[in-house]
Amino acid sequence: MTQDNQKEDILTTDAPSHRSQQVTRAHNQALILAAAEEEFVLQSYRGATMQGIADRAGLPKANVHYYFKNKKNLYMAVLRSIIEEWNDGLVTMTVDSDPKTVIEKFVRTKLHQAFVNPSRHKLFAIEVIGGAPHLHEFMSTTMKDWVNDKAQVMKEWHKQGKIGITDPLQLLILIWATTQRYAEFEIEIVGLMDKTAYDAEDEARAADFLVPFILRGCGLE
Amino acid sequence: MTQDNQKEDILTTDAPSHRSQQVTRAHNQALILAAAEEEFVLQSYRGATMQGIADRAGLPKANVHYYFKNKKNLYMAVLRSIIEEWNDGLVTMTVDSDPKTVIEKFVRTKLHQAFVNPSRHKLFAIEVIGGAPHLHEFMSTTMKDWVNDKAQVMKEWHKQGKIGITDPLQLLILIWATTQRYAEFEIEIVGLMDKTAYDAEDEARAADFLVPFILRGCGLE
DNA sequence: CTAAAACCTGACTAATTGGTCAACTGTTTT
DNA sequence: AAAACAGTTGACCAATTAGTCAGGTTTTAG
Repeated sequence: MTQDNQKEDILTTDAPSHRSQQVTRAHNQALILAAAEEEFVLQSYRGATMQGIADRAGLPKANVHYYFKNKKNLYMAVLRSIIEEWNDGLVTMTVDSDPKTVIEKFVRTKLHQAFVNPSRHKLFAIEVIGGAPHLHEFMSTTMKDWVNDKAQVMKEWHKQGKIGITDPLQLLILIWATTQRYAEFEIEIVGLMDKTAYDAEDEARAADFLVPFILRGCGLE
Repeated sequence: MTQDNQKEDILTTDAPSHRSQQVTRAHNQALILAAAEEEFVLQSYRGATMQGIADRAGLPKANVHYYFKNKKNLYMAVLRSIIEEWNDGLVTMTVDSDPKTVIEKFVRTKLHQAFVNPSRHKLFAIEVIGGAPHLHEFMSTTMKDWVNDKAQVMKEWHKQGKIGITDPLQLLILIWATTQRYAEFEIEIVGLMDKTAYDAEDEARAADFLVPFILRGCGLE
């Protein structure tokens, strides 16, 4: 209705005397977002129902509509929170950085994100596979700029003989593919390991395999 | 209704005198399957509508129901055709094979499949990401047997010092991830390349990057 | 304390959509 | 030729579901 402008306040205001109402708002929105994330992954956009999301959040359906005008709005809000996290994974990578260190850090960070938050990666993947109808802007701006920046650095590394890769985009695709795979194909991988869920050591096992493999592939080490 | 038993006939019968009716059947079923594959990828299971599939196939909706009892039935038929193709990609891999040759062939085959039939890979991926509710049997039988078989061979290779990989499952995951990625994330990759679709050389470019990278990663070459 | 604002929710509506069916046309077989 | 069978289709129905809304309660500010 008319309270959309308060969202900012909640996130920025520091210490008002009382705020149980604002706390409630933030709390419920978070509840709904988390529930929506799960439902959208499991059922995909059209399959997820507002009722199902409401149930999962433990709220009546009309309350979900109170916080998020409509389904698309809610879906976009979930996507937005995923994109914000995507930006967190940025590794500072300059021409003077040590390739081996940077690449190892990058792979480990991405892999950790995949194991910690598989749902978000699954949702992002489903969106991209389905043609990324809601992510065109993000992919043609933020993401493209980021890729071009890193590609520039890697090309310079190659010129200086520091790395055996001539096509940086292909390398980025490979790193994303191999790390995110553990989140996206969780069910398949876990099944092939004769388990029902990842255990505490699986992330380390994947890292111990991936990091040296990729470094070797890059002609480092 | 009562004509389900004829499906086999169409596929196995060789040269009856006249068969315009059976040809029609095979033709329409193929039309519908192709249309369904596209719709299910773009809209996901729940989002795809029988009407949409019918439109894409150029047939009235009731006709789609005539050939495939219901939506789930049609979806399963599409999945079945994908699984059949999956089995085609089998590479003969024995203890006596040359690892380098086998792995290179495997990567190239999988990559080629990804570029030739991206829709199928997308659909398979969406199914797995969503928890593989319709693929449990396939994954716990056919696929698991295949993986165990290859893993056995690779472990033997490692014992004989032919390959620097101790965990075959991780390698298979990596190969699937890197090859199938070009199909699944087509939109993203194509966008980052400043194109709207892959061109004739993109498969070769990917192969030229991937094959040596993976062989190096395996400690071969 | 009171008025205004924010929040909550059961009950309803309109639109979509999977699936059915009966009547029809075309093909095959005897 | 004519019965039997296969294929086609518009019209319809029942179930699901996104979204609305009026009237309620709770919180907040003056």
